[in-house]
Amino acid sequence: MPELPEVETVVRDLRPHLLGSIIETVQFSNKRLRKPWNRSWTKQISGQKVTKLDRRGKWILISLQNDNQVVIHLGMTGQLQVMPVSQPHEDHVHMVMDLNADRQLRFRDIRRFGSVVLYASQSELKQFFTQCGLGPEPFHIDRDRWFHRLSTTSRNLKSILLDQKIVAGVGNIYADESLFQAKLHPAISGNQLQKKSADQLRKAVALVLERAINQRGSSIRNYIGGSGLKGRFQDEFNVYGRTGQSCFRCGSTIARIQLAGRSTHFCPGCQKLPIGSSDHNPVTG
DNA sequence: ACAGGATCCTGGGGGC
DNA sequence: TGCCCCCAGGATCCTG
Repeated sequence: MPELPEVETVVRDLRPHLLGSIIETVQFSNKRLRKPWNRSWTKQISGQKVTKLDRRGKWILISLQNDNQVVIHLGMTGQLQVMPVSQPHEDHVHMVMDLNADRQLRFRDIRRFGSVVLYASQSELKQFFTQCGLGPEPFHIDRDRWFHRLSTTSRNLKSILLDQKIVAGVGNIYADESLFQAKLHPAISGNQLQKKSADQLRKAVALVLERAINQRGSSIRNYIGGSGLKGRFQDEFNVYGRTGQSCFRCGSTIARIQLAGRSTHFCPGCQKLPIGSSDHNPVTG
C-alpha cells in the first residue's frame, strides 16, 4: 500500500510525537503479522527512549537509546499513529506500544501484510538492508549506475521500477505516474533505453515522488498519515486509476494492462512503444 | 534471467 | 439483503 511518499509522511507526522518518548511496553494482538515478533524483544525495548525516527525505502526506522532499531513495514494497509491511551480501540490494531504520558503508538493493519521487527543495532540493520540488496533512495541515484542497471536487463520498465533492489520506495502508483512523466511505455525493456531516456526516467521518479510528498501522499482507500490526515496526491494522478478517461496531455484514452502481475496504467498517445516491440492489449474497465 | 502465477489477508464495490 | 466475483499503495516463493 503505502509507497515512499506515504511512509515519509507518516514519519514526518510521528516525529514530533515520538522523539524523546519512553517506550513502556509493547503488546501484540493474537493475529500474526507478516513477520513474527520475538517475545524477548519486548524486554529489550522496555524503558528505552526514542532517539531517532527515519525512513529507508518503505521501511520506518525507530532508533532507541540502547541502539536497538524497531523496523516497521506498513504492507498494503498499515496505519501508524500516536494517540492517548483513552482513545477507543479500532478494529485491526495488531501492535500497541505504550508510551510515557499516557500515550500509545498503535499499528493498525487490516490485511496484515505489514511487519514490526527489532534489530539489535544500527549495524545489524544495515547488514539486513545489504543482505536483501535494498537499492538507493530515489533522490540519490547515481546517473551512470542507473543507466548501467537498465541497460543490462531485458526486464520491462514497470517491473524495474517496482524492484526494491534497483530503487527503494517506488510502488504501483508511482511507477505508473513516473513512466507517464517520462513519456515512456511501461513495457519497454531496460536495455532498449537510450542514455537520455534512462535519465529522463530517473529524474521523473524523483520529481513525482517529491510532488507526492508535498501533497502528503495518496489516499485511495486505507491510507492515512501519522496524524490521521489523508493525502491529496490522488487528485493529481495522470494515469493511475484513470482507465478510460482522457489524457490531460494529449487527449488519448488512458489504457490499463497487466504487467509484472500488477495493473498498469498509461497513455497510449504519450507513451509509445518503440517500433518493433510487441504490442499489448488494453484491458477495459 | 525473466515472466507469470499463487500466496499471505480483509474489505469494498459491482452485478445479479 | 445476500452471494459471488474481482479488485486493492507489497513482498516472496515457485514454476516453466
